Amino acid sequence: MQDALRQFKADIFQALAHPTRIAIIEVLRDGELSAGVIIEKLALEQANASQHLAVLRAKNIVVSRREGNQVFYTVRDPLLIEVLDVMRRYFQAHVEESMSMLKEIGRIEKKSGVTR
Amino acid sequence: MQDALRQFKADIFQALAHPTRIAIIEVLRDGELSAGVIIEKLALEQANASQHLAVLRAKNIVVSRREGNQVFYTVRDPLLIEVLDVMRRYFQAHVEESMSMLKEIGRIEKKSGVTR
DNA sequence: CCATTATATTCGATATTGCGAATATAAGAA
DNA sequence: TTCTTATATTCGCAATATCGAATATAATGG
Repeated sequence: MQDALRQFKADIFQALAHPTRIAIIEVLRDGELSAGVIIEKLALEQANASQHLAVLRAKNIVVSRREGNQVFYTVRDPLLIEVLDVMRRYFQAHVEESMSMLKEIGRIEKKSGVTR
Repeated sequence: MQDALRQFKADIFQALAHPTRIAIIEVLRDGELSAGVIIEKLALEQANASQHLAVLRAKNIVVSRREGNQVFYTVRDPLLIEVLDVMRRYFQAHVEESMSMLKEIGRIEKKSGVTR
């Protein structure tokens, strides 16, 4: 039972556990976008994008709304954006020390002041 | 590059994307515990627990300290506990509506007032 | 040294995930 | 209806994750 709750959380994390899906959520941060625009902004394969959107839909992380030809997506709950924000702080606190692969990037990020 | 940051976040989420690992982090919420105590508290197979601990170690989510015979684990950064807290709020906001499988549990939780 | 306790790693089987190619569906436009 | 545009689903295939059994390592006691 406790277990079911943990399974639920694990499922949400699983749904977030892919760079493309994180990118989708980040790009939806400021509101609704059509699938097409998401694909364009992130330079994704159409099928691939649709599969990732399906994962996010399955976990109710995003909701979709059809308008004629296109489908618009929104992040259902800003709490998830908050999770990503905490993760960004976590990232900033630990990249340099922990991920040697990212040290160079960390420096670039610092200079330009951008860390999404 | 942006991509590398997202990969980093995705890796952390991936590490959290298992009920057992979430349970481990929750049980470490109030401080250090030995592997043995974790195994006991969560009723895990020894090998399985060790594998999950290895995943958490690999992502630097927990740190370990050897003391004689045993190894003690701690969650390295309270930010992660904060993430789990936000997730709990998320969970409370959406279980009843979204996961029919969990509705019954939701009611039990409400009665007993526990939601971890 | 050998035995014991605590923990970690390896192995092999099974399950899940991610990808792109191909195909399907849905809603107009002609 | 047929064509086009937008999006979703299906189908292999390769890569990854999870499990428990078995084995390895590390520290300590006798």
